[in-house]
Amino acid sequence: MTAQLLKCPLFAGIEASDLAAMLGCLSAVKRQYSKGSFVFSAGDAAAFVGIVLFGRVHILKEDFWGNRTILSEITPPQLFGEAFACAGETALPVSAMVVEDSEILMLDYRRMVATCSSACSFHTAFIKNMMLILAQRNRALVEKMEHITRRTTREKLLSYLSEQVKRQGTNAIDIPFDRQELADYLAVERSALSAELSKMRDAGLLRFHKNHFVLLGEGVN
Amino acid sequence: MTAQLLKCPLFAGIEASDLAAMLGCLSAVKRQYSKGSFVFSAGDAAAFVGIVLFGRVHILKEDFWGNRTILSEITPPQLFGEAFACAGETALPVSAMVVEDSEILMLDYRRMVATCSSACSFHTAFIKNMMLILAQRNRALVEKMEHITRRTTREKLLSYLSEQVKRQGTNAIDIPFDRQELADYLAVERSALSAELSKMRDAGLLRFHKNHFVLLGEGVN
DNA sequence: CTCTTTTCGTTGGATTTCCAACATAATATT
DNA sequence: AATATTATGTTGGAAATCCAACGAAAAGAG
Repeated sequence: MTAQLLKCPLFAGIEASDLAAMLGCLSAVKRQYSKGSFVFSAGDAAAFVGIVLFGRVHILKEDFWGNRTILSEITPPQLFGEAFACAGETALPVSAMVVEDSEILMLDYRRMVATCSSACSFHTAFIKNMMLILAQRNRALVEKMEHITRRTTREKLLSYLSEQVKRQGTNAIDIPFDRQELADYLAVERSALSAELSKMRDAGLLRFHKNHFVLLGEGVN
Repeated sequence: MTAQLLKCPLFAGIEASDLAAMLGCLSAVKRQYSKGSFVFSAGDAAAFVGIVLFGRVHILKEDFWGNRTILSEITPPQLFGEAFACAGETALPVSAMVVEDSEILMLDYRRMVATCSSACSFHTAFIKNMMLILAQRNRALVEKMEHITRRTTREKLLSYLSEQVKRQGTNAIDIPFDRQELADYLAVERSALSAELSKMRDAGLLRFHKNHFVLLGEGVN
């Protein structure tokens, strides 16, 4: 389990030799869940953060009329519930359902924020990691939000591609999505996306092949 | 300034008597900015968190073709830049422009995460606050994302209203938006929103008047 | 290489949204 | 009370998206 955990961003920079003490400090408990069971259900209090060591967990949500939606799939060594735990939710808005027999490490949230005795110096690193995770997720969400709030497919694409150009520092970029994934990410239809890309190519805005795109500004040909 | 700061969620639960020491511990610096100047510009490293004490700041972004977008408006005693600072961005994707002559308190991010000597016990409370802020913003973003990713206006509305019903624990709810704000929040046109609400009323899904909505499930009339 | 599967682009019609304009209702102002 | 202002609902045509279906190209399997 140690090797597995050290890969988890939550424990980045933690020495393997410190891990055991740390887990004790966090009241870590390892539990087995069988397929179909729930780690927590909507309405529960958010008291812990879960790390999937083996197996697979779905975070789901039901609306007023009972329609279920899968919000995300958690695979090893990802964690879940951290935003709810940190926000101190008294009633979780989602449920965590086990899709494959799983082994999950539960961390007590209260132990996470309360810096313990000086003996546990790595606690600082841990909190730093936690904040990094929250902040990065935040960044990713804001970024996606910017793209999705645009009204037309073209605007969404321009917003997304601009972002990538800036990030990669060149107007010839490779994106990490295939067409279907890009469509899902931007919340549009795949076919409509393809069609719009073609139109944009014909309009001289960009060139592309597969995952590779070249944005064309004025005079850049 | 003290009273002002104690209202900022970042300092919740901090005693007024501790504040001065704390600000020292965080290398807090107060700076004046005149209208039109920039607190930071896209491309800068993210090294601090800013708290607007007086004035008004816009967070903006420019895309590849130079189109500007206002992402958010920061008014006292809100903070900004925290997600970038915590995520350790080496190049900020946005700029912070001062819209009205402002007074801004800058906090050194590195001081925030590094728990200092035992003398600064309130540092724990501070970090807890920071995580709470990040986590809550996260929650709000995920929630909004769920609504916006729906394809039709009706689905967006049902998603949003369901959420409110769950949160408020009753199917007769008051929402904090007027029509225009709700339309902006769900990323649709105001008139289309109104039209869709009328259709849904006629279909027997709900009743509404102003900000007050009543969702109707089976047999609930 | 051949066959199968997956990915991508294209098309056309049904559906939905956008947009601008206007009517009415509610609220604020004098 | 009269008027101005703002919020909300309604409408119709233009524009965009969705959706299903299909063909071509690319990738993978045998």
